[in-house]
Amino acid sequence: MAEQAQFEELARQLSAVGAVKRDMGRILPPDCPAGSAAVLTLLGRHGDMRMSKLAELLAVDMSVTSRHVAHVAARGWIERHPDPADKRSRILRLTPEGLEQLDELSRRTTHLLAERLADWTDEEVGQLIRLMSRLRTSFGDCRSAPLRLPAPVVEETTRTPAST
Amino acid sequence: MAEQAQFEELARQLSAVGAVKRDMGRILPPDCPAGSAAVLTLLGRHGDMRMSKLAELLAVDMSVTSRHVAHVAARGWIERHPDPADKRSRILRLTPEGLEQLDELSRRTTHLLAERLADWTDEEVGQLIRLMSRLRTSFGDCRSAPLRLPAPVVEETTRTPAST
DNA sequence: CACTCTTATGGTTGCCCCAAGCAACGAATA
DNA sequence: TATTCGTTGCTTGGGGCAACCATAAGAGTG
Repeated sequence: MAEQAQFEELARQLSAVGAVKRDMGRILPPDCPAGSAAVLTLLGRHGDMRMSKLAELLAVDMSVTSRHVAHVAARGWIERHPDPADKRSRILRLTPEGLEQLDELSRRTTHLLAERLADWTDEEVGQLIRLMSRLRTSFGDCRSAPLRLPAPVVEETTRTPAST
Repeated sequence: MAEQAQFEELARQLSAVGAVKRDMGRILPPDCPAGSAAVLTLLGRHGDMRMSKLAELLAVDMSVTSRHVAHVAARGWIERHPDPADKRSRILRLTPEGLEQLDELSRRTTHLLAERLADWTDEEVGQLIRLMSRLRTSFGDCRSAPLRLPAPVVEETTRTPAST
């Protein structure tokens, strides 16, 4: 178990790492914001899938996923085939143009990171990846965990855990 | 130097870590969104400072910082004292209410992380912190703090020891 | 067994909030 | 006068919730 000071520092670093994300977003091709890029990347990595699966991988709400997908589909980078097994669902698949786009994305990202992380060793990068991945896992399944607060000092009107 | 596949994976993890941030944001007290929390935290940790310094620490644009600060000041959590040495600048300082709020923040964050990271060791957390910190450094402030100017004269009001 | 009626699930859309950047500006410095 | 600190207006991206539609999956009932 880690100590308290570290927790706060971790929170700090997490909030500050947004700058890195934004920096990477700055090199994205036109018409391809971060959300779209993530969709393409995940489709490229995991192959065809349905929205719900994609939403889970993106770790965002279905509605958000839906919009990202719509954006990407509107540009012809993916197709939405009706799922033969379930007519309400649609299977997402990269198009050749999508692959091209993905390739361009990959190229830019790699280039940027190669520049920025020039002095990082393979191992260090791997370690960071592992730790972030584990962090996500640790937080991951808490979509249902009620995160009970210890007697708050201020009255709290925090969002009800929903799921009504 | 790391290899390409890792770069893409790192990009993925970075984009996915947003879920963790959002999850933490979900437990914030009312009227205190993440931006405000960050302001309070940084003021608590580094003491009084001016906007520009805060913006640098937050790694965001001055305009964003200004709004966060305005929000926080409007709730009485900080005060903006005129800088005697530079009348266009203002020194930010936590008020007692701000300290309370910060305390509450700290409590909630710590509690959440203690729950989520129950099976993390002290060392693992420290490693993640170090790596993320280094990541930020590598991306360095290629935009937010290129100010290692050979300033012949350093102003005394803003000079902070070793903000590495 | 077939045919409803009810409930659950996959996705979409509308409306909202937060965060961030840029640009233009006013005020004070240098 | 030219710069710098900070504020404000405007825009964009991203995310959530709730309401909604369509389909699926059960639960009864004849």
